[in-house]
Amino acid sequence: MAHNPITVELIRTLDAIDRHGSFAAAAEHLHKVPSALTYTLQKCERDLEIKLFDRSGHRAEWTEAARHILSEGRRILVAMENLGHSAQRLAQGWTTQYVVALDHLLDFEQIVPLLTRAHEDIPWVPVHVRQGTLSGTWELLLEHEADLVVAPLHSKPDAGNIETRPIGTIRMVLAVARDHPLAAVDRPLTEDDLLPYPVVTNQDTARQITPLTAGLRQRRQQLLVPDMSTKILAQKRGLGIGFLPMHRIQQEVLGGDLILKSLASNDQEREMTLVAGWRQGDSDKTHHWMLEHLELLSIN
Amino acid sequence: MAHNPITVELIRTLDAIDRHGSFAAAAEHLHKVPSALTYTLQKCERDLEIKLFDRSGHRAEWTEAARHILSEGRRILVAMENLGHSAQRLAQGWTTQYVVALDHLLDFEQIVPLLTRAHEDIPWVPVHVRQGTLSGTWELLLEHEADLVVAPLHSKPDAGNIETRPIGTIRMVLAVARDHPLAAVDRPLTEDDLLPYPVVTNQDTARQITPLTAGLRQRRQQLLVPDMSTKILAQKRGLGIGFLPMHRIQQEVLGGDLILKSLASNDQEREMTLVAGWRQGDSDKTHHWMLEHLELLSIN
DNA sequence: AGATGATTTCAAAAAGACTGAATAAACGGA
DNA sequence: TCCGTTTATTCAGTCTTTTTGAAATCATCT
Repeated sequence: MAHNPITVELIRTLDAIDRHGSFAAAAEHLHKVPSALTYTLQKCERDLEIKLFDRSGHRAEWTEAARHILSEGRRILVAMENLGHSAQRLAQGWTTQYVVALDHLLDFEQIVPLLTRAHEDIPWVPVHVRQGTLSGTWELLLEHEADLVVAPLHSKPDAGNIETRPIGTIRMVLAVARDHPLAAVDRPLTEDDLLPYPVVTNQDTARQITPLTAGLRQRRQQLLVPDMSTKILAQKRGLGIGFLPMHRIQQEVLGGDLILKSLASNDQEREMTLVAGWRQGDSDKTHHWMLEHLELLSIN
Repeated sequence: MAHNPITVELIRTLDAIDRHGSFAAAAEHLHKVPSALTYTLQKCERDLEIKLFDRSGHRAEWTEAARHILSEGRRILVAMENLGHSAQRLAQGWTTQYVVALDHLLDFEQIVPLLTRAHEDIPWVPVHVRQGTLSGTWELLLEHEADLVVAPLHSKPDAGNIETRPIGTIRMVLAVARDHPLAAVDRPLTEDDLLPYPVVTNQDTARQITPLTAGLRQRRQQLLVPDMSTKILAQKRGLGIGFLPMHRIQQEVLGGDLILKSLASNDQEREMTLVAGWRQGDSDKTHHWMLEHLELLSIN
């Protein structure tokens, strides 16, 4: 009564019977004698007060209950198998998973080489990717919802003990739609040129940290969009203007859907330093592996 | 080597230690002696070649691996527990789940009393609801994707051994939007009156059975919509005309958003018989319970 | 320092699982 | 129809694993 009558041995036994077709064959593969199986099965039948096999005929016929125990039980078996392995990995210093938070500035595409390599080298660690915008990305790190952040350095909050390593730069360019009035202006643009048009801005996904809003900040009319893909789309449709990461709009620029504009007041260098960031002190093997393979995140 | 070193006993042991704070207390609750726990833990530590507890201090400290085995292991424990129960229910003649297919003509609302009652009376059987339209609903039954169908009798296919029981009628009414030209016509409508306007029709979800299309069939311009809610919406917006189930448009009629129209040629009785249908021969306890509680599906 | 409580060690006991020979029942080919 | 073969069960005895209890170790508290 106190104990669960479904045992691992029972599931193994059912599994072997199913695989090999008869008690006798199953027993052989389990390195047991047929009567040992009978023993295991009958114990469960007694405890659970159900029939596992219909013994009226020559060969025992599966009951629905037994089939059900087998099919569900197999899942349990693999879960236990995996649990053993993941516990070993954990003891060896690996983590059970690893979460990379990508700023929306970056394309998912760019993390694929890292994911692929991780899957080859350390297949026992599932690597997940999350996306965030501006401070929101870093927030994931501080809240332990991510283990590695890839984002522009300037969005990094001062708080928290975060270590970073530069991994490249991203050029932000002012781009407008093909049919936008500014597209026709044939000279470096001034602040006054820009003033009349709404600015497309990324919404900061941060909930705790004071949100940042990057780009042409002091303007009035804003179109807040949730991520970079939407921002590119919005600007392509002429809904507003704003800075876009050059590497994500190559196609649009070549195709003429987006027109690059230069600014007269070149006060701001529009090269952003991209960094990988992590919590100071993280030192498991997964993390080390990641730091050693950061170059796979290369920004071209 | 051949056997998984993670055992149910191990998980139970870890669970008890976690619950009661010390090996000694845990042992007492497990009706064992402390050294028995030591034995279980050390066996796993030896097999898996990991440490479950850090014994350097006075009291043993959990390792990360042990915590992981416990938290994942608890899931496994409840899964095994459930498996035992569901096997017993199955042997007693209950099913592991039950799927009701509702024709889109009906509101999900109307099956709630049945679901509620099932949850009270036979909580061990999860009841699922699927929606389908016209022959598609019946198809789910024949393909064993549903165990009970609630749909208009006329849409029932001849093929297949299906038993039915009437559970009510639904009045289908011709309704047009408030600002539809027909709304202003102050007399029973003729076929010719209707001819100029597109008809909103439900798309049959059937993939195998020859699809039916209900309603004003012989007309040309059709707007095919996926379900009844969409159809009501479409007609409310004046996108077309068609018959709607009276009980689903009470609000709209009272509010004047939809106007009821009568037909001059009253050849077709627009009362539909609603039936519950099931595969002949189904005779498990779940099914019997359902048949005994069909009145909860009352159509008002 | 001594008492307390937690945990481990180890030999012996108990419980549980497995074996093997005997039995029964059903198939299948001659 | 008969006989050899295969399938599964029963049961008593054996072997393995788990559990026990007494003694030992060690850290903490008084």
